[in-house]
Amino acid sequence: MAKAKRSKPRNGVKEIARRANVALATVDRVIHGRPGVSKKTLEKVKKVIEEMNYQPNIIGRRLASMKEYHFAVLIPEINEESGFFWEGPASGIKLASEEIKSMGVEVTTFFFDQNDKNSFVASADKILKGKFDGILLAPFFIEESIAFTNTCEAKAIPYVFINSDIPDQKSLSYIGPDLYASGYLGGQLINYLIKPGGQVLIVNISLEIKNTRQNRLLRKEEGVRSYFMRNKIKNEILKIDITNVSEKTIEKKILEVLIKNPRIGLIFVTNSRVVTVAKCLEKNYINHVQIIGYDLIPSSIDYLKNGIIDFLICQKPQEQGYRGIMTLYHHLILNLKVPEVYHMPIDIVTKENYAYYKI
Amino acid sequence: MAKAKRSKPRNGVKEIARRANVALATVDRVIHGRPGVSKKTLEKVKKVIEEMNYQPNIIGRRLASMKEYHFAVLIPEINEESGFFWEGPASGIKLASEEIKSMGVEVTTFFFDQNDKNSFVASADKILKGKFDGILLAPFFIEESIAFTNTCEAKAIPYVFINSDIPDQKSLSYIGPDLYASGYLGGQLINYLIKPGGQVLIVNISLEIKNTRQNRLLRKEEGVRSYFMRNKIKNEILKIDITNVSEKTIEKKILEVLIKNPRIGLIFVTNSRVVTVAKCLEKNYINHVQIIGYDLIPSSIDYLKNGIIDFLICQKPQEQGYRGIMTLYHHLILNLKVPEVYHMPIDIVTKENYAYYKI
DNA sequence: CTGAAAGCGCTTACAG
DNA sequence: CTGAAAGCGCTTACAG
Repeated sequence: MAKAKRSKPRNGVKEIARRANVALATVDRVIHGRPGVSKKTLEKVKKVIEEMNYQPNIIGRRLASMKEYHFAVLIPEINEESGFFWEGPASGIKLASEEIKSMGVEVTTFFFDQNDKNSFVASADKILKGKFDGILLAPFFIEESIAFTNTCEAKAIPYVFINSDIPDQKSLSYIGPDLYASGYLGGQLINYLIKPGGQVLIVNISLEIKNTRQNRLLRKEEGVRSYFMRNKIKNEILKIDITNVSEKTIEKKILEVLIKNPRIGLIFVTNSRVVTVAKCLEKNYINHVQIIGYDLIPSSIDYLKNGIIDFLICQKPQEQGYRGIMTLYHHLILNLKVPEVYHMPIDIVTKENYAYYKI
Repeated sequence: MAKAKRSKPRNGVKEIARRANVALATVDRVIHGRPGVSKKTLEKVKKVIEEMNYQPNIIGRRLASMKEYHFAVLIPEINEESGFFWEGPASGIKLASEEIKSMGVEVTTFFFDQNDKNSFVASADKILKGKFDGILLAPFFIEESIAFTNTCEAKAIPYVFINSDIPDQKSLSYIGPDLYASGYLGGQLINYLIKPGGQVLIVNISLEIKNTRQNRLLRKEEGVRSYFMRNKIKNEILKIDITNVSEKTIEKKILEVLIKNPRIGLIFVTNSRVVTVAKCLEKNYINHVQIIGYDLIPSSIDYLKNGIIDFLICQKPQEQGYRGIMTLYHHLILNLKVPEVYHMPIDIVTKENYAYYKI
């Protein structure tokens, strides 16, 4: 016969049941706020729980509950269009998924086309039908995102914003850049490079550049301008918005401006399209103009290497994904507190440190 | 009467036992390589395990085994001496500890005095007596560290190096900077700032500056020099080693050099003592000399803010600690693969992004 | 060398 | 509204 004796810690549900003089099932009901408990019993059990400062054992809970947690991810497709930027978050998401798989969490990723609101809505609908326990999303289209997250709220499904925020929504957390601050840092870097009298050209390239507070590119531009203003930098700032993203158009527009303004000494591109600008300068043998841009993506490395791009400002795309998933995990499974806003560090990547840049 | 029915996945130890026609205890013995199994049974069970591609359920394992995991950490004391640098790793260690506490891991930190080998040995001895399952250490004193880790190996206790490496030891992992590369990046930054004809002063400040391959400061200096060499930078490099760390001595030495060499336009300090150098320049109203140094510590922020220090090179001290603990956790509890070497990113911190710098 | 049974802390399906 | 019992997947202490 077996006699398994162990020192019993006596501070689990069993002890609660004993002290409150109720059954385990009742304790469980109270802990999870499930119905079917009389007011009187409820009070009694609650009191004991408080007295004991009971902390549930996550392991026991996970083992007993066959419940699997399902997280949904809604991010843009990974393609040339976005310079493969979303490869970063996606890989971080994968990393986190593997780490928490043994805790019974399964992560499903849904994609949408950055140029197609309908694809966003379609994927969002799929998620709503899929009965997920938590959602991580890049709220690319504001209105559609709000509609989606409102539904999530109604269904009490927590969601985390990644890469861009909608401040008024009740997201569990926002994880991503402070765009304005990154532009401000850009201003400082420009100031290190630009020569007295040189002009700075800010280039925004995107299919749609509406002047709203939500516009990512304009927020960065604003940051640059603020830096110049506050530090009384004398170099003149020119700017150009390009809403046709074909390489040809970009090249034409850039060359036009450069020819008209020969004193331009530095180009600041507010997103990963900096690669196209770099390509254009290289192709046309323009090497008196320095470049600062955004995002370390495969195609930008070459231009960093050969010195055509001096600085890239990066915001840890991989870590954004990793942290996004872990935030849901911490909240839903571990019951840990999660920060409402987590601004990524604003990293400066150069020829000499890009190889060490990760997560 | 209760009838709990659930779909049974049938791929756990129970199924192994069934297929191999042995008891659960025997399966357990085989899985953990414990003695007391006949060769024949061993083979049989092993075969079944392989056939099933059995993956142990970590949750079940953790719940059943009362075993708590104990990790020991051996790092320098957090004090003014080291500019509170070790606050970073310590806070990362704390963060990780909280995250894995629910998995039954307890982390105990031991400190040593950076100026006292004996204190290192004393703490190391304590750890050996403490029966720990995994160790995270900063191998500050080479010989003593080797002696310690050799003992660990003999006892089959895995250990992870943090912040500095001893490449020949069989550590589970090294997590920390590539010092040479950080110096190389320093070279690039210097090149952005220094004016033609200006001299660069490299300053190493440490109680002991022995010219060995292990010397952290000299490795960084080497990096800077390589950058200058390979990129044919013409600015002259001067250097000075200061082995007395009192503020007074540092100030005296720095002023001496600056007076003798009025063309020095930039000082590169190879560690967090950059703060003392900055203080010295500020006090003596020297503002034609730019400064690049290492480590974002509380005292350096002011000098970043007021523009006396231009760049700080940082290597994510907090993340080093976090990752160090998680590496042991992944290896010992989750059975995940861990990288042998994890070089931290080499971050550039300025006035405009320090506030976003973390982990 | 081997196995039957109890138990880890919790949840769940069922009976009342 | 409440409770007794089985079970999650594994480990352990004991008997043989």
